[in-house]
Amino acid sequence: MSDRRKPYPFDVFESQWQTRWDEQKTFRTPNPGDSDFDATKPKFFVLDMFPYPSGAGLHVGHPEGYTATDIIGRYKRMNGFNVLHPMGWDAFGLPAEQYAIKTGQHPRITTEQNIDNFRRQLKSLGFAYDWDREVNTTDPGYVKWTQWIFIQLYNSYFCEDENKAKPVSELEAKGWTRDQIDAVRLAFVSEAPVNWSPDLGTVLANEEIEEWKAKGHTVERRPLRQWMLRITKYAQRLIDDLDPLDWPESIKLLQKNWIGKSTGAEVAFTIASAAGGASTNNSEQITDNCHEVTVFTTRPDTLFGATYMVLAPEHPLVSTIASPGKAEEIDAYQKACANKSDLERGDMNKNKSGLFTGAYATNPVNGEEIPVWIADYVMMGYGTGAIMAVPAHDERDFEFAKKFELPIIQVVQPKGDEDWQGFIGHGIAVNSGFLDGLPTKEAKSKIISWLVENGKGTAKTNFKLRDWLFSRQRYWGEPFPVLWEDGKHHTAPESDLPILQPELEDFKPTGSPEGPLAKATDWIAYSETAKRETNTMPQWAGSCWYYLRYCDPNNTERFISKEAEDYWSRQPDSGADASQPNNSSPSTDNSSPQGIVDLYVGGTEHAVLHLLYARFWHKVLHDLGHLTTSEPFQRLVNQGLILGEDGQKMSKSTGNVVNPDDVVNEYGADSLRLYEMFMGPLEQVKPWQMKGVEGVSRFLARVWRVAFETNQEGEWAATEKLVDASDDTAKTLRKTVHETIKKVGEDIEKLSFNTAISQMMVCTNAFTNAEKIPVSMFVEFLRVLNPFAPHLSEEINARVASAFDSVSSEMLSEQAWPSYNEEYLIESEVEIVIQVNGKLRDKLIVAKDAAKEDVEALALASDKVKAHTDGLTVRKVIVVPGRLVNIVAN
RNA sequence: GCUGGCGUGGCGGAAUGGUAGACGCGCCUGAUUCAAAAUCAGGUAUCGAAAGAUGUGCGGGUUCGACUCCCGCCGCCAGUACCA
Repeated sequence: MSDRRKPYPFDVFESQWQTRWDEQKTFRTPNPGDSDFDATKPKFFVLDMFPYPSGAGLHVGHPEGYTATDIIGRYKRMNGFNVLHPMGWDAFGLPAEQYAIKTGQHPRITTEQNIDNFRRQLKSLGFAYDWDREVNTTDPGYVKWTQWIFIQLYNSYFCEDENKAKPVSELEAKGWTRDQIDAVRLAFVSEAPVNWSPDLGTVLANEEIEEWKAKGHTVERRPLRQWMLRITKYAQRLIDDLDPLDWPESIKLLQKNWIGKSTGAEVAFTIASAAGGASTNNSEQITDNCHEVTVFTTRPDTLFGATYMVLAPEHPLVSTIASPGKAEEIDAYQKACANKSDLERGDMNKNKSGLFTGAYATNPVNGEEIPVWIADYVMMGYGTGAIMAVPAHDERDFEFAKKFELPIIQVVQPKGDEDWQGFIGHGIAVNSGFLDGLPTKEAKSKIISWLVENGKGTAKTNFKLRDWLFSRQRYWGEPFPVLWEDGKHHTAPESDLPILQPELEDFKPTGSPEGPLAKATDWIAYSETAKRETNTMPQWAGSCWYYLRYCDPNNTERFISKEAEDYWSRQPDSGADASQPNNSSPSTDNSSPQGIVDLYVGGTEHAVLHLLYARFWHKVLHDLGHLTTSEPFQRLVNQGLILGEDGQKMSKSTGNVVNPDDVVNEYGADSLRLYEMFMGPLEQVKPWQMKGVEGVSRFLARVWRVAFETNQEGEWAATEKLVDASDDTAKTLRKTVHETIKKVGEDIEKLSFNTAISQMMVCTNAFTNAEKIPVSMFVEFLRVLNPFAPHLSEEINARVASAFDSVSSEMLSEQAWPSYNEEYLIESEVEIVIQVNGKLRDKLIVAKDAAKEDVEALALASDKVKAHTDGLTVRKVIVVPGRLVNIVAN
C-alpha cells in the first residue's frame, strides 16, 4: 500500500507543518512575566498523564488521551484561552535500571534514547504541546525541587488542632526535644517490618507487591530501617475533599475504599495469662499474669455477643499469655502463617484456620470468660491486631465459630423475618443487658458512653490507609537530601541541591538494605563526621508534582514562582466569551478544594496510588503556604483501554499490538488522530479496527477533494467548486455548516469527539454533493476541523488562501473558533410525526409555528391515520409542537 | 463474595421520555474503466411479494409514548478481596 499513491499528500505536508509549528513556536504558552503574556486572558490547564519512556515506544493507547486533550487545548486556544498543554517524562524507575544491570550501560543513556524516541513519535502526531515546558523527572533541575519538597515534608508535622501541616520549627520553639520532633515529622524513619524483595534488592510499598510478584519476583517481610511519609494524617481530608472534584464516581469510590475509613470503638479486655507468672516488659501488662488487650470493633453494640477473642498470630502478647503446653504448637502455627503467600491466604478465605491459646479473656461488659484464639484471619496491621468475635453477627466469626464449634449468641434481632444467625445488618439489641430494645445506632452510642465512663474503652475511627513507604534500595532514583551524623539524620543544606547519584560502574543491587549507592564510598563520605543516606526515592516522587513544574519549568529559584502559581490557579471562567475574558479575581475561598489542573486525562491504572500521592503532596504544600489550591486535579477523565483487533488486550505475546508509527506512515497522523477519536466514547473500552482507520482516512481525502482534484498530469489542482460568493447563495449548505459549528463546539466541550466527527462527515458529504461552495463557508469548516486534523486543515487553508484574496493566509491555529448564527439554523417547515397509540403511522410537513389545533386537524385528516382509527373512538390527542402528534384511540 | 461499569444491526457505535439504528466499516446494485483499484450515486435491522408485523439481554411496572425512568432477574467486563 505504501507504494501506492496516497489518497491525499499527507506524506508531504504533515512533516512540513510540524516543522513550522516547531520553528515558530506556535504553541508556546506565555507565562506571567513574559513580554507577550496577557493577564486578561483566561487560563486553561489541560494535562496528560506523562509517560514512562519505555524502550518499546508509544503504543496506540497513548495517543488516545493525548489526542483528546490536544483537541480540547486547540479548541480552547481558538476561543481565546491561554492554554497550558505540556508534556514530559516520568523517567526514573526500575525498567531502565534493570536494563543497566543487564548491559552495564548507564540508565541515563537508555533513558535519553527512549525519551528522544517518544518525543519524535509525539511530534509526528502534531500535538500542540509547548515543548519549551518539557519536564524530565531525572533532570538535575527537576531533581533539585523534588528533593526540596522532601525537605519541606521532613521539616513539617501535622497539627491535629488545625488539621494541617506546620513547620517543626514551631515545636522547637515550644521546647520539644529532638526525639519528640522526629516522632511527628511528615517524613520519618521507621524500623517497621517491610516488604523486601531479595532478587530486586529493594523494599516495595504494600501496593506495589502484587505487580512485581506477577512479574516473577519474590517478596518477603523483614524489619528494616526505612523512610516513611505520614500520609495517614491526611486520611480524613483526602476523603472529604474528593466530594467537590469532577471525577468519575467510580474513581472517588476506589480512593475512599483504599483509605478505608471505619468508625467504631476500642474495647479493653483483660486476659489472665495461662502461662502463669511469665513476665515481660510489655506495657499492656497489668500484673504478672493479667494483661490488657484492646480490640477494635465497628459494632460495639454487639459486645454482649462476644463468645471468643482472636489475636493475630504475630500479636506480641501471644507467647506471653499462651499455655506453656501449647508453645510448640503455637510456634509452628505462627511460622506457617508467616510463610503463607497471598494466594494461599485467598484460599483460606473459605477454610479458616486457628488455634486455641489456652488463655481466657474477660468481657468487660458482663464479666464473661471467653477463650482466646489465634487465627490468621485477624491481621496485625489493622486496628489493634485483636478482635472480639461475635459469631452471630459477623460472617467471618460465624464461619470460624461453626468450624471450631464455638458458641453463637444472638444479640441483634433483625427487623424483618431474616435468620439472626450470621445477620450483619442493623436491628434491635437483645440478650444485651442495658442495651436491650435499642436500635443498633442508639445501642452503639450507649455502649460507647458506658465504656468511656467505666474506663473500658473509647470511640475510635480507623483507616486502612498506611503510611507511605518512601525509600528504595536502588540506583536510578532521587537520592535523599539527608545526612547521617552520630546516628542522627538531618537534611543536607539547600545549597547542595540537587544531590545527584554518583557515577557507578556496577548498578547491581547489593542485596543489603543500603542499596547500590553504598558502593560509592567517596560519595557517601560527606564530611569527616557526616555520611550520606544511600536510599533513593520511589518513582512516584517525580510524578507527584510534575504538573506544578509545567507552570514554571525553568525557574531556578523556586519550584514554581508565586506569580505563575497564582495565574495558573485561577478559577476557570467556563463558557468564557473569547472577546470578553472575565477578569474577576480568583476565588479566595480556601475551604472549597479547587484543582490547579482544569482537565486531567489518563488511564485508570493510576486511580489510586498516583492520584492519592499527588493529592497528599499538594495538600502539604498548600498547608505550608506554597500553593493556593488545595487539590491538584479539578476534573479527571479516564480514557478507555484500546483492545487489539481480536478484542483481546494488546500484548506482544498475542501479536495484536498496533504500532502508531506504522499507522502514521500508511495513513498519516491526522487519520490516526481522527480514528482514535472516532472509535467511540473516550472513556469506553473499544477494539481497534484497521478498516476504521481507512474509513476516516477516506473522510479526510474527501475533504481534500472538495478543494483539489487530480489533473491530466496526475497533480493536485484546484477544483471549480470553491467560489468567491456570498453565503446567502447557498442557504441549505450554510445551515449545515452552522449546525456543524454549533454541534462540534458543544461536542468538544462534552468530550464527545466521535459524534463531533460524525457531524463533520455529514457536512463534508454536503460539500461533496454541492455544485458550488462559497469559499468563506469552506474555510469556516476548516477551522472547525483544525483541532482534529491540524495538518490537513492548515494545508488546505494555506493553498486556498493563495488562490482567494478573501481568505486569510494566517495559520488556522492562530485564528478564532468560528461562531454560528442561530438564525441560519431555524427551519421554516418541520416534519411532524403522526402516531396512533404510540406507533408511527404518517409524517407531515408543517410550518414551524403552526398552531396546535391546525396540526391536530391535519393529523386526524390523514388517510393513514383514518385507516388505523377506523372503528375506534379517539380518546385523546397529544400534540408536541414541532415534533409529533399522538392519537390515542380504542 | 463485594463494588463499579456495560448489554442496541454482520461490526464500531448514534439517539433533552417523542421517527431506534445518525456517522463509519462491511456487504449489495449501478456509473466510470479494456479491466481492476480508486472515486461517485443508490441500497442495506429482522420476517414478509406487499400491506404490515416484530425488534435496544430477560420478566414486570410507570407513561398518551420507554433504549432512556422504577422493581426483579440473566450475561459480560473491570476493580477488590478475611480491614473486624
